Amino acid sequence: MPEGHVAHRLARELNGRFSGLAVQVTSPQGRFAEAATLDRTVLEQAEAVGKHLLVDFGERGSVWIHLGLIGKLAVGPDVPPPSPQTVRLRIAARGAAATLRGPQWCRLLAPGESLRVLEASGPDPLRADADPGRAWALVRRTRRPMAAVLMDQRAFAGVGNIFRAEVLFRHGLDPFLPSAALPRPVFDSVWDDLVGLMTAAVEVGRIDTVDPEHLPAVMGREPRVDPHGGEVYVYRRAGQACHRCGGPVSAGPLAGRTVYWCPRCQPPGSRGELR
DNA sequence: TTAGCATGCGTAC
DNA sequence: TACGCCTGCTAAT
Repeated sequence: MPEGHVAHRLARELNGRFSGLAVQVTSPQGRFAEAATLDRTVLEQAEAVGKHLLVDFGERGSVWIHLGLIGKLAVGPDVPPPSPQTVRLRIAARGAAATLRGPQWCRLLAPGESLRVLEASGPDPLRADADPGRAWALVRRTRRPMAAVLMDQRAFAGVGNIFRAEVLFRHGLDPFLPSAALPRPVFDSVWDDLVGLMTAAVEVGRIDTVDPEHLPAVMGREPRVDPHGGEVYVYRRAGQACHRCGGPVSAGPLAGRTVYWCPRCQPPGSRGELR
């Protein structure tokens, strides 16, 4: 259930545990037959772009992983995995193991093909080589709602349903605003905010978006049962009190997913404010 | 025990 | 826009 920060965090963990080592590669579930090709070869390095994870095995190619909505990659001590029938891919060396379950896909790419994955991705706020100008070019030429464009991986690679709702709230932006109506300074502020929020999420391993001045409101509210971890303004808080104005948080479908917003802080037609 | 939902995306209509 | 897919957890029956 990851947004881009999870992919980047996993790349970092894989590099820390396995980079430069000859690793055991298996598919206990049997649905990644190419595992045998990679077994006992050197894992060169792992890299993330957007929500994609690329694990480079040099001349043998790269494993291209996308976790999708429900996939998980757990990295930890090398112990026999429970329910191995759901383990698509397992990488192990020196007492550590990475266990992949339920990915959207897990494919072996020929050497060089991973470059195409990198090139096909939109700019990723978590990568130093990201060009926000490409995101702006897409934003300014469509009338799709801003909340839809924020989920478009060609524009904002790595942004998912949590980051989109939160960054819209933090800028007082109407989720339904046609993206072409977004002022350039607000776009710049949104991009910079994503860089900051997502970078922090990679470090901490969860998504926190609430500013310190609103934390008292967070602490005073009802306990949250949703397991996504961090402290957020609106994501999955429909009907609860907005941490800023106290009004009820709204929810509704947009581009096939549920978007959350505060109608008072993000009124219809609002073109947002700088942060 | 079953149904529904979830930080996602590809395909078919 | 609707649906299928991958898995695990929770709420409803």
